[in-house]
Amino acid sequence: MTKRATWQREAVRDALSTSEGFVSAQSLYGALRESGSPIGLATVYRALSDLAVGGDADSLQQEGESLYRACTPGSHHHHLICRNCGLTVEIEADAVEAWAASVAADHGFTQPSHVVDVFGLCAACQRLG
Amino acid sequence: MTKRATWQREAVRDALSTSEGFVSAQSLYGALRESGSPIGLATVYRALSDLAVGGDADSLQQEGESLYRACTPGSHHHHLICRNCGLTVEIEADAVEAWAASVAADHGFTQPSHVVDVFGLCAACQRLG
DNA sequence: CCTGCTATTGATAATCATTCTCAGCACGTG
DNA sequence: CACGTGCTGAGAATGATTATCAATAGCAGG
Ligand SMILES: [Zn+2]
Ligand SMILES: [Zn+2]
Ligand SMILES: [Zn+2]
Ligand SMILES: [Zn+2]
Repeated sequence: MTKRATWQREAVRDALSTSEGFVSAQSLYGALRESGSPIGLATVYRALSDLAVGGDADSLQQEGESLYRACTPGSHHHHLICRNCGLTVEIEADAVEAWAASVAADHGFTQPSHVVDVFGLCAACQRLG
Repeated sequence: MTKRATWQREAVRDALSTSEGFVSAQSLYGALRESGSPIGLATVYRALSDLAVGGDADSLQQEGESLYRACTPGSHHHHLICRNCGLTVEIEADAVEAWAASVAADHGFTQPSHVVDVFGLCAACQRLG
């Protein structure tokens, strides 16, 4: 018997999918409490971790904290992220995948994985100066 | 009057350059104390931060902590890192640089930057199975 | 070689995100 | 509906990093 369904897990999943870009566990917890949910902080951390492991969310580390985002399940992709407002665009690039794999192989490394993120200022944030 | 020269900063620079791969501030501090240096922990953190800002060291976040490595100054490059022993190989890939820049531009993002790291198991660590 | 100004240092406390603990609760099966 | 076990959450614990702040030590001038 593994992974029971609880309203807490669904609440986290929903809150995550209504976010535009990447959010931290802390801010997601804050948003949930704001909206009246009595969910606990530890539970938010556990739910996000589970979503990431299960492939329903992507995560990245920024300034010492983990950020999460609901992503199209089952597809490997990367992100273009506005470093001001967090707006995120999913990116697919087979060329980069192939490059990463060949770089590892060329140096005798096995079980390759990679971290690829592109940051910038989105059009909207540029206008705000 | 900025950035005075102290033996502490040099000690950190030296310790970093004698390390094979990426190391944490904590472990570098430990190594320095092991070798008899009376340097303080806060100073190690400050020195590493300065080196990274000055372009003499690269850093990456792994499992919630910052890792540092002495790198060839002034040259933009990425890393292939053994996730077991930390062995690191510097890699240059103009194709990836161009890809990152064009992806940002295509979506109207300016001031692009990127994080690209490849991980794997090095030949030596594979044998240890 | 002295002097003064000020950046730097380091022991310690303070932050902050994340994880652990564990008693009480609730999902899902029968 | 009853039971067994996974799940929850308040609070403590952990661990990395940063802030404090008095004492120290580069370094430019004289
Ligand atoms: Zn933006
Ligand atoms: Zn990829
Ligand atoms: Zn290795
Ligand atoms: Zn690059």
